[in-house]
Amino acid sequence: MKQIVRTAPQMGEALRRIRRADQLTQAELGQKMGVRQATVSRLEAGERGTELGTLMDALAALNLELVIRPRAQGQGSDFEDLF
Amino acid sequence: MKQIVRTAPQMGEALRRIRRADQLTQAELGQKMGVRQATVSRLEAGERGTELGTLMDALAALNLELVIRPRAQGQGSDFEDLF
DNA sequence: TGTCAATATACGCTTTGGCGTATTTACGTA
DNA sequence: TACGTAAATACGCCAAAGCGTATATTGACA
Repeated sequence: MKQIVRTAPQMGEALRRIRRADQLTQAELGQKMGVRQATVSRLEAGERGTELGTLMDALAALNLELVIRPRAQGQGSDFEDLF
Repeated sequence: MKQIVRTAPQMGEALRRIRRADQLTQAELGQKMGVRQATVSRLEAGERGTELGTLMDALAALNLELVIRPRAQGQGSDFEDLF
């Protein structure tokens, strides 16, 4: 399922869903990324201050990529997924 | 044009292209985001350490959103755009 | 090639992330 | 509802981001 993201908390939530779907704990993902479990926790919590590099590490560890595109109409829910 | 991103530098490059397409200077974008021109410069340079919040601010300022998806085959070029 | 706007760097300062190490607080489930 | 695992927090420490202010560079164009 494609995840649409506009805020840090949304990003965290999306990563959490995917991590769980991959049957990984925060500690295991952290190991793959080279960060601590606590750092993964912060990232998933959507703490604004987290480093961009940490996000990219998570994407790599989960074998994900991002697509940047103009915002679609609506509030950024999963509504657009219908298309 | 859809931008596919897997690394911080790619993210920076993509934002730069879009900012320019929007006819904005780093200073103007920074104003919208609430950060300095120097910070925008760092973000576009793809410095890993940049804060995630800064990225999200940039996306909001440029009216963009992200889509998270599984990595497609290939090296992450724009190849997949053909589909 | 000279000039002005745009972008990249610099310096001192404050704030905060991530680290190691640990502990507390959920949660899923027997 | 007690247990064991996963997740959220804590503390001291170090490195670095972003801030204000300013200055080098770079680049486009007359």
